[in-house]
Amino acid sequence: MVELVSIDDAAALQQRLAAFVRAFGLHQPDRTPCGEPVPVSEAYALAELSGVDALTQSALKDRLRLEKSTVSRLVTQLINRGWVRRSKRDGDGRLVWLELTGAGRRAAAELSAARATRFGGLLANLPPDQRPAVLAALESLTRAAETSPTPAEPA
Amino acid sequence: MVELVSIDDAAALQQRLAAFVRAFGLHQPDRTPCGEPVPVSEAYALAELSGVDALTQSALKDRLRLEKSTVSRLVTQLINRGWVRRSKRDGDGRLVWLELTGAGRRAAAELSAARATRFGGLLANLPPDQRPAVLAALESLTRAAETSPTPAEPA
DNA sequence: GAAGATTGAGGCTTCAATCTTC
DNA sequence: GAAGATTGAAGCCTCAATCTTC
Repeated sequence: MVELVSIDDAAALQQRLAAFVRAFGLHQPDRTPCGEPVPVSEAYALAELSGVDALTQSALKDRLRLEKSTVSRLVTQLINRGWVRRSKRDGDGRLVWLELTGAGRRAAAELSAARATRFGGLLANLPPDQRPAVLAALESLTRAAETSPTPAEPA
Repeated sequence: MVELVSIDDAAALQQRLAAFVRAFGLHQPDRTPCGEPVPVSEAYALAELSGVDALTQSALKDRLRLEKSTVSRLVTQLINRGWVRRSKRDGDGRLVWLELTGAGRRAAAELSAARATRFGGLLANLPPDQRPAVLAALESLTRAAETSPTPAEPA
């Protein structure tokens, strides 16, 4: 019986992934890797909201892959910053609808610019001929991660 | 004036990176993506300690890229689990030396196996011809991240 | 009863202040 | 005074329990 994937390859993947996460500062969620004084998830939420007209809080939770309780508090923060509006609409009365305010749209644009700078700097340090491969690799990894979910509950 | 890297590429990198982080569950540090009931950093610390004879707490902090206060509490946890021993040695009396216990070595081996399974599953879902590219891409990204550090302190 | 949302408790991380040792 | 380590306060995230609406 031959292994499809060698142990060494798996270890190498794990090692490189851990190294990148730490090197890029992804293990500290309360600061954007871009240096902006905004938590990662808040910036991500703004990006999601700026792409659409409005979103249900539940829909935002799915996009961010966070717990509904986390999203609830996250949205409260965004409202306190004046970036998001919460509202009810006709129809299902359980749903909470979210919209960017004018200030929210401006903040989203600024964060987007900061992101572009940060990630542009990252890309600039990459050999140009490797850039498409890096993008493709990340996409493949995401698809692979979605296909093979967390292993299982312990018996 | 021509941009070396297009805004779109930067945005694409950002988007793919965020997608992968969320899809793989890297935004929740208190559970290993492998499903083991061990925080990510504890597993990482065990892996680092199993590779050497002994390590200073400060050296471990550098390898994990965590704050010294975090490492202090992290090590206390590992000691409570019976996996690590803290000790003083002749010479610099400020240094705290860390060593794996027998149980710690066994735990490290088990976690390593679980990691191999998890990441092997990830790799198995990747087109075989893409696997070397993915590994190389992660390595390039890490080097790039280390070369272009966080943008700056705000004025 | 189920789904959406909120509130409370606990864990991981950072920053700041303090203590010890060089 | 500086470097290593610990302790205290605050933020982000999950899990569990609760409330509202379907």
